[in-house]
Amino acid sequence: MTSSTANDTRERILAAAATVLSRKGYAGARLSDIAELAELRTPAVYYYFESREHLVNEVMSVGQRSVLEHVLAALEALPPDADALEKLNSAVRAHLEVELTLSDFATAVTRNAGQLPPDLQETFKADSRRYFAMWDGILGDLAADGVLDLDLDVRVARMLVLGALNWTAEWWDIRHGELDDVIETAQIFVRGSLLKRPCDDLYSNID
Amino acid sequence: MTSSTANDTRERILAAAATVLSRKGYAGARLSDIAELAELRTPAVYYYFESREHLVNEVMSVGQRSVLEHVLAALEALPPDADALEKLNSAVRAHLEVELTLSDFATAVTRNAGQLPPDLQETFKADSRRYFAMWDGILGDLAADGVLDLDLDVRVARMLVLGALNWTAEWWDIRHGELDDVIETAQIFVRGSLLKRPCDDLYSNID
DNA sequence: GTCTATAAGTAGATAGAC
DNA sequence: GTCTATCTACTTATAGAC
Repeated sequence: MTSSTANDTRERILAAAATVLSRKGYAGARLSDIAELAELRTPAVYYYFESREHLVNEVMSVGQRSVLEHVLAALEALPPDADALEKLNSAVRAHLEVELTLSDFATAVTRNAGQLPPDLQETFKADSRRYFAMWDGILGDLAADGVLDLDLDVRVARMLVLGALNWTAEWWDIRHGELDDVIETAQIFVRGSLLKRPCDDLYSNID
Repeated sequence: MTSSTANDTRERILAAAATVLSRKGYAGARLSDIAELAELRTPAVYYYFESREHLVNEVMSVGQRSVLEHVLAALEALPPDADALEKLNSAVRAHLEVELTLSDFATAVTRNAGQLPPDLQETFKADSRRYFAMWDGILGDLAADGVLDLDLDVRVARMLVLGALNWTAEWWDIRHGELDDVIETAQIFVRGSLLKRPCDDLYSNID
């Protein structure tokens, strides 16, 4: 079918746009660079996308939403009786999986999020708020389980976690080790950063 | 003196460039936007800077180096017998102080670091390596003091810390609370993420 | 579907007055 | 030192052939 081929070309342009966007930025990503990477001429892009802006915006929203969707799916796949710590580990893993496998989309989004035109900013912020709320839910569960370090400002801590995770797309590549190794260290790291020291329990049990 | 006024204007253009860069990106920062924010006309910029590229590059290198310099100064200000944990707290505080007080420079750098022209990339990477090495020194001291969580991949952990800290410039403003509160949570957060659980010591002492 | 040729608009940079 | 006027180069987008 021609539609299958056409769709492949569309996806190829989208992926090329993500790569160029992550390297040149929202304003610097030239249609000619994207076309060259997708192995066709500039005007051919207009067969698939209405304008440069539509193409670029699609990269941003695909990249941004895929994180939210992938993490939500991972949480829903957990058994209903999963505790807060399992949710935390699962969310860290899922976030890094999308972030690093779709890393051109991820870096395109993180580097250019603050540079979006006003209308897209709205959509972006709405999605961000939903994502933050999901993490606040996990932190809330940790608190309910009595394992959250109560010396932390919760909203600040949530942003520090997301910063550590989002930033991976800026530096990680396969030379830094297997994806699973990064995920494992990140899980230990985040767990340590949020959880109260087990010996606090020990002390409080002693009282 | 005229040279004092001239210098003020130069600084004003530089600050305006940082702001515009952080919002529009490396390629999107128009000289006309920068000039408007600095309250003069575009050609006046050429009296102080050789070209758009020179101006933009100066913002990037000032922003990037100031973090390194400020943190080094903070570490050198510590008493010679300071232990690894004091160094860690001091580095976290110093990093956030520059990052958040110079936040337009900071976000300009973090958002556009990967989008620099090749020659600046070299300088940038060299400075980054020095900064990473400094943090590796702190982590090494923690390990030497026997308090580092040995389950962590050290290089990955270092990048997670820097991600958490760098990312603050993306979300923090005064509405998220006082700078000192952010610093305090970040110190607890980073300490928890890197240090082995005190009760591990407890257990090992029991053995 | 993809191309070549080209129109229309914009941004960096320079010339020269004040 | 800063301005107005202008040149040049580049990029998006369209027209129309194949």
